[in-house]
Amino acid sequence: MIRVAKLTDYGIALMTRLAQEEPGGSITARDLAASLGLPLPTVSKLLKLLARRQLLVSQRGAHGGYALARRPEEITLAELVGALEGPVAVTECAADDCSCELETTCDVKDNWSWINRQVMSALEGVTLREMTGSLARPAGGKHEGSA
Amino acid sequence: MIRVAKLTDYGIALMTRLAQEEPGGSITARDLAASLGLPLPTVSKLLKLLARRQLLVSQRGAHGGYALARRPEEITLAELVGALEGPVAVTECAADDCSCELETTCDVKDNWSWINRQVMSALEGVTLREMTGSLARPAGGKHEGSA
DNA sequence: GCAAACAGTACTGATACGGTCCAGTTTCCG
DNA sequence: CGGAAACTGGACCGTATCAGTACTGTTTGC
Repeated sequence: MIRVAKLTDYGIALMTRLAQEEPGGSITARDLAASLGLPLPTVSKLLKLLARRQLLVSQRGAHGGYALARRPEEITLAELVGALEGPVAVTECAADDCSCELETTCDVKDNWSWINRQVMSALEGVTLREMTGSLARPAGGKHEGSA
Repeated sequence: MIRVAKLTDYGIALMTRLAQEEPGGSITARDLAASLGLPLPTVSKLLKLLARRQLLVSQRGAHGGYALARRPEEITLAELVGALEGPVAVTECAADDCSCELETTCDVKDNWSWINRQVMSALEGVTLREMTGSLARPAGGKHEGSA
């Protein structure tokens, strides 16, 4: 379905929640889980992963918690998706090394790469800051009456 | 990984192969399978699905086969992906009805919808004709034409 | 020293994907 | 008229990935 995993969705929700805090403000995994209505173990797993990917900083021990490693406007959705589920590749052929044996498919490999870049651009065009704000129309500006 | 299913990839390869035929030319499932090096049952299943979705026309009986229902330039990748794996929805919230109970996620629902449209646009910008050609830069249009 | 909170790993169950097979129907050709 | 070729429709199954959970360890603050 050209869809990100549910956990990725959760992860972005967590990051968005953290981006709403004042700069440097940290929240515990427990509070985050309660805030979003998600099970604590799942939230904890995601936060640990994001911390390892340098997108969050963690403070251990009592009164610990998680905080954004950078400012919200410095973190794009492309980074989050990449951290949570690896490089964006719409097809296998769009990945770094194409080892497919379908000659016809490989014929269109460049086209898939182009499509892949379009998707990446869409994700890079949205930062956490924009996710916390009311709405995001970062690059396009106007929307022309979508269906 | 924001990736289409492998079967979708196959399906697009099949359609691309058919688009290389002369207009109205049909190919049997068996020949298509041999041409792309894919198992016949898998190819057959995809072709049947595509025919039901009005993207292919089938001719039964001896000397039957499949042919494009429309001209290659009239068929976009967005249609193919939609036919093979349902509506494009990067997240569950980007679908028609969002029944998620995550208030924070729902806060960013409009943003996801925007991202979703970006992805759709990328897929709508490429037709089968361009897949058969050497290269596609359909929307950007900033450089020379295809070879 | 104890409690709070993060860190790491391992396990399990559900779901969807990928692939295969079979029986049926239609059409052409001999 | 009969058989072969080719599409049609549905069912089935193994596997991989995902989502969720649990347990144990380490660090920090009071």
